[in-house]
Parts: sequence; structure tokens; C-alpha cells
Amino acid sequence: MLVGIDAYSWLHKGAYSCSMELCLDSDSERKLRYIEYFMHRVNLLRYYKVTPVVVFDGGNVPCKAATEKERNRKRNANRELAMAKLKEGNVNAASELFQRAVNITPHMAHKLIQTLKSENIEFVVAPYEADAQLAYLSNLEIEKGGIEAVITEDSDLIAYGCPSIIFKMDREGNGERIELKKVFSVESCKPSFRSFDMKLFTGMCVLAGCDFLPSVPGIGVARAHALVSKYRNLDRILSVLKFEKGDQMPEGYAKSFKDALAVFHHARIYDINTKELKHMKPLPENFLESLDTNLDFLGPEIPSTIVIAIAEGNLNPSTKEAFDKFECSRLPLHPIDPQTIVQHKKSEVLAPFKQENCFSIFGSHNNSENYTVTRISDKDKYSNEALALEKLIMPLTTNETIKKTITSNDTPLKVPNNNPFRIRKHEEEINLVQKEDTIEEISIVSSVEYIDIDTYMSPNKFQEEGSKNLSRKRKFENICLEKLEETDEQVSGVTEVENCDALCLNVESQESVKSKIRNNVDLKGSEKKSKISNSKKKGSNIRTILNFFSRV
DNA sequence: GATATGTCTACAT
DNA sequence: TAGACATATC
Repeated sequence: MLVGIDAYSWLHKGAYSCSMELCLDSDSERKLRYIEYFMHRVNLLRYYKVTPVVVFDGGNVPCKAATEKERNRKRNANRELAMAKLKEGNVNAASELFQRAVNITPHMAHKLIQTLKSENIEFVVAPYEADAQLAYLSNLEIEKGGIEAVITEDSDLIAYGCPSIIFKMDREGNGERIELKKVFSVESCKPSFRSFDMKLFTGMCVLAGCDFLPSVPGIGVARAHALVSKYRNLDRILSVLKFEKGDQMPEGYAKSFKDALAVFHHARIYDINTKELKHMKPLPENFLESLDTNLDFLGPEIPSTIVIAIAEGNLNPSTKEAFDKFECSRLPLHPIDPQTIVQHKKSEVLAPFKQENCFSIFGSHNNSENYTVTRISDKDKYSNEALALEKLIMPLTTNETIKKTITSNDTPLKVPNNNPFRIRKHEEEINLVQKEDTIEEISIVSSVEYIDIDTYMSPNKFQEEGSKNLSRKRKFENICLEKLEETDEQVSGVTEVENCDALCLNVESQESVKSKIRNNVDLKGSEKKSKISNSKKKGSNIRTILNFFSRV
């Protein structure tokens, strides 16, 4: 059985444990922990005769350029802040910021590719989006190297028309699988997608807001679904929207809408059999005329020798330059061998569900009490993982499939709540709070002022106003802590602090304030949270569409 | 009731 | 970074 792996998903998770080393480009072995993490998961799959095909992202598509630029800006800002915290000796705050600053680079992917090559694991670097490559492989016949499912965290895969996707696969093999054909066939699902075809479904995803195009104001998942159900024609829907929304309709929305649709249908991918750059689905006749543009938004053409070199991991897909030649030449090339792929039988495809639901959860156990935090031996750990994975990849019986929305009569297969880090973090938090509560008394400053905690916590503001603010800042922190300890509830609006010159404006939760004070992380400086109103960009709503499926 | 916006937190060790 | 959840707004 061949399963596609969205490399970015696991690279991103793996990079978490060594984000500081990666950002500082340290020489320590720790920097390569992300490879260990990745290979552990790969080996888990291989143990169960599931053949992973690892798919990497290639170059950026032009229509995502703005998103990428913004992400880079945020990463750089967080990295600078992290460096500043490190210089101050605040390693905890630095570490948190480094986690937000880490970037998965082509070089990191290349390091992993070298390991994959040495372990004879199949991989391919997409010319552009890995999502499109995975969707293409998913819709390819098994005999031609097609994959039977995709493991990812990226909900865009459903808009690309990927038939079987496994989300949130953890190291114990728990995950959620969604099957597209069930989305269109389940009768009991409300709202129903029964009358939808893939084209209408993708249209709905774009209408509701996706990575390539934010939705028209006032249009979310529900309205998008209602529009598609009612009109069943995307051009018609655009006309209706233009009529209804008038000036609210963004300039050029119809054109952008068609471009976004075209990305989901006709993205450029690498044909593993002919070794050429191709469109995911062939372009229909008169396609270019209907778009009234060229295809640059899908990413430019790439000469065939370059496409092959990128796909095989020898060229940096962004710069088109060779990776370290010495490193490359030492390792044998291992492109996908179709002969190997033919050996996998169709009979290994997951058995269809009897239950009428397109959304299922896979659990390794059916009793949450089994999840203990005690350290288990590698052998035991492996057998737990093996047990779980068996359920993930083996044909399922009806009673192993449950609705995501669990009704009261069901005995749920609970997703384990045994993350040892979470428990440890909680304990640390308690200790920290106790420690912080004993910090020294601070003298009261007399004048009355209105103080926004974010402004107050900002080091820039603090530096501007000189060192006399130090005591006021400390006092303010302490008063906030005291007040929040007393109330033990969310503080919002304006809270007057007695016998003090401070008014605490729009403070969020108690824990949030404590955390800010403890880490001395300023909100305005950090990109962690944007407090500027209306600055939050509308993101992709495709994940919300996923949740629609669970409302059965 | 649906959408928009804000907040918190898991990702790993 | 993105998803889950809560709250505000229409």
C-alpha cells in the first residue's frame, strides 16, 4: 500500500524540538532532530508494509507570493526578538520566539532527502505545491504509481480533490480520515453535499475563503454552501454575488475566483512516469480565452531537465541551484521505480465503511485510562504504536468507525490525552506562578494614569520613558498578578486597580497576563498575537468545511 | 443564526 | 502556524 506524505507537515512538527538550533544554525547534532522525528514516522509506516512516498514542496506559486512574504516578515521579526531575549539571558522567552521563527528551508528538505535516499524511501519534490502533487498522485492509477491516501495536516487537500486524507496522525497512529466520495454520498449529512460534484465543491471552498483568495465579506462556509446548493453554477453565483453585494464585492473578484479555481484544478505537477511538467488536470479547450490571461499565476514553465533535477532532489526548487555537489554525489539517486509500485495490490486498499459517514477517527485504544504518563520502554511503546497503526491502515470494521461528533450513547474511541509535555508544562507553570507571586514589594507612584497593559509591557515604550518607569512597570505587573489571583476569572473592559495609578484596559485571561509578565514578552513587539484591530487577515475556511462533515 | 474577530494552545523533547 | 473555541457583531 502506497501512502503519500506531505513532507512539510512532519518537517514542521519535527523542527519544533530543535527550532533554536536551526535558527542559530548551530553545529550541534540536535539540529538534525527533525530528521530523526521524520524517520521514526517513516519507519512506523514501513513496519506495517505501508510504503511512504514523501512529497516535498517546490517553488512558490505567484498567487501565494504575498502570503509567503508576510510569513517571512513575521519569522524574521520573531527571530530578531528571540535573539534579543537570548542576549538578555531569557532563554525561555527566546525559545518560544525561535519556535515561531523557524522556517523549513530547501536545505533542510535536502538533508532529509539524503537520508531518504540512503534508506531507499521514495520521494518526489513537486515543481510547486506539494498539495497539488499529492492530489495528482492520489488520482493516479495504482499501477502507474498512484497513492491510496495522503497523510497531512493541510486541509487544502480536500479542495484539490484528494480522495482519501488522514489528518492529525500522531505517533501512536491516531488520526482522522476523510473520504471524499463519502462527502458526496452520505445521505444523513446536513448540510448535504449529495448534489455536488468536485467542481462545485472546489467552487464552494474558494467562495468560503481559501489560501489563494479571501471570501467576499459576509460569505462564509454556510453561505457558500447555500449558494452552490441553490444555483449549482459558479458563473451564476458570481453574478448573484455581484448583484447582492454591489460595492462590497472586491475589485476583480470574479477573475481572482477563476484563477483560484484554476489552481485547484490545473496546478502544475511533475509527471513521475513521463518525467515532465504537467497540469494536474488537462486544460480544457479555450481555457486560456475563458481566463482572459496567461497561466503565470500557476507558476512559470520549467525546462524539463530542471524539473527532473528538482523532482529528484538535486536542485533547490526555489533558486534552481545545485545543492552541495559533494554531498549529492556520494549518495545513489533513487527516483521512484514504477516496478516497485506495480507490486502493490489493489486488494490492500482500505475497505469501504458501512456506516454512512465520511469522517472517522482512528483510535489506538478505546479506554482513556490506558493512557498513562509513565515512561514506557521502547519495546512497549513500539507495540502500542504498532497496534494503533494497524487500525489506521488495516481494513476497518463498522464498530471501529465513529462519528466525529460523538452522541451521548456512543462509547467514544477517545483521542489520547497523554501528552507528557503538556502535563510537565502545567507543573512548571504552577511552580513559576508560585515563584513569581513572591517578588519584592514595590513603592506606589502617586499620579493617576490610564495604562494599556500592552503599551506598558512594551520594552520600546519602557526604554523611551527612561529608567524611572522600571518601578512603575514592576508595580503594575504585580498589581495585575494580585488582582488576577483574586478574581480568578477573565478580566475584560476596564478594571480599576485600587490605591494605584493603573487602569488595566482590555486584559485578556488571567493566564495570558501571567504568561506575558513571566516571559516578559511584549505583545506589540512580538508577532505572536496582533492586537491591532481589524489586522487579522481572513484565512482559509477549508478546515471549517471539514467540520461541516462532522455535523452528521 | 452566520460571520467576523479574538484568544489560546498543540505541534516535540 | 493553524485549528479549536469563545465572543462580538450583524
